[in-house]
Amino acid sequence: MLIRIPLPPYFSFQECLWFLDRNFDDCMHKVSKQGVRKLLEIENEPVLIEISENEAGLKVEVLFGKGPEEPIVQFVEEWLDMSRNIEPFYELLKKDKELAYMTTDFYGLRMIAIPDLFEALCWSIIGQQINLTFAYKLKRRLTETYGKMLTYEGAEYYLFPKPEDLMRIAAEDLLPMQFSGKKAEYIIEIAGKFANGQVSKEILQNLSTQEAIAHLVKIRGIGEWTANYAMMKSLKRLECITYGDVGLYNALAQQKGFPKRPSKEELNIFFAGFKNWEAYTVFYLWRTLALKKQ
DNA sequence: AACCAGGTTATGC
DNA sequence: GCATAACATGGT
Repeated sequence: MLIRIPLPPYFSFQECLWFLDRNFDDCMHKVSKQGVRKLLEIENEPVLIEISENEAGLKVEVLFGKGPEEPIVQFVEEWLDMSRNIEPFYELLKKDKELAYMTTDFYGLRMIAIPDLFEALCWSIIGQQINLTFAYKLKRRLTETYGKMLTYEGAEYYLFPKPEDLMRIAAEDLLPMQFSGKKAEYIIEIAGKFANGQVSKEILQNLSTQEAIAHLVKIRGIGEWTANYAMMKSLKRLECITYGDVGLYNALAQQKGFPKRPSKEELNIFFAGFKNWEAYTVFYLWRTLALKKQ
């Protein structure tokens, strides 16, 4: 099956692809010259898709499985944030002397989402306080052990583990994968809360951003940074700011001459210039962290 | 060879 | 309330 999705304005598939392929070994998708392959679950059945680009726009090919077209299109549009008009964000960027270059250098980059809230929370807990290379290794070990796998053309594609897959394991089971004892506990506890319905994307969707964050930070392992990260990457609440984020601070220091540890007030003053686009601003600032590496 | 990574909790004052 | 240690290991 072949699905075509027209490209929205201010969208660059290549920029999105760059993000998906930036120097890390992400087990949730595979990037090749043609595009990106990712395993989805549609109506409880595995569906492997390949997203590429041609003159007509985005081309989504279903390589394995079948299912209705709509949820596949919906996933792609949500994942690559295709349904958003980001022109207002670019207008704000242009007003910032130091950041205006992003509208051309990162033209069309979209905030790549993690639609599955459970995955987003687990991933942000895994990534706390450790370098991303190590974080991606931990995610891979967890996923390869507890996630569903599909083999296609000799390559393995994974779904992130479900809460039900993780709620009954013991923290000790994750220690050989080099999880810290605490991270193992947090992830298993959160799996239980998802499984019994205490936490879900639906619940948070019906709350204001501030209420949802308050709900999340009550959970062990989720602090202010994690709650904001999940709200931004999964629920796509664009007013979220990852306070306490070292990567954000480094980028602000390099790009804007900020202090190494800016206060919340300093951050709020800066982000006031990007009202309703705070999360996009954070995402574009993260993008700058790769500039010197390549 | 220290010191820092896309932080958070537990503990002590 | 606020400061500090512990976490587990890779990168620089």
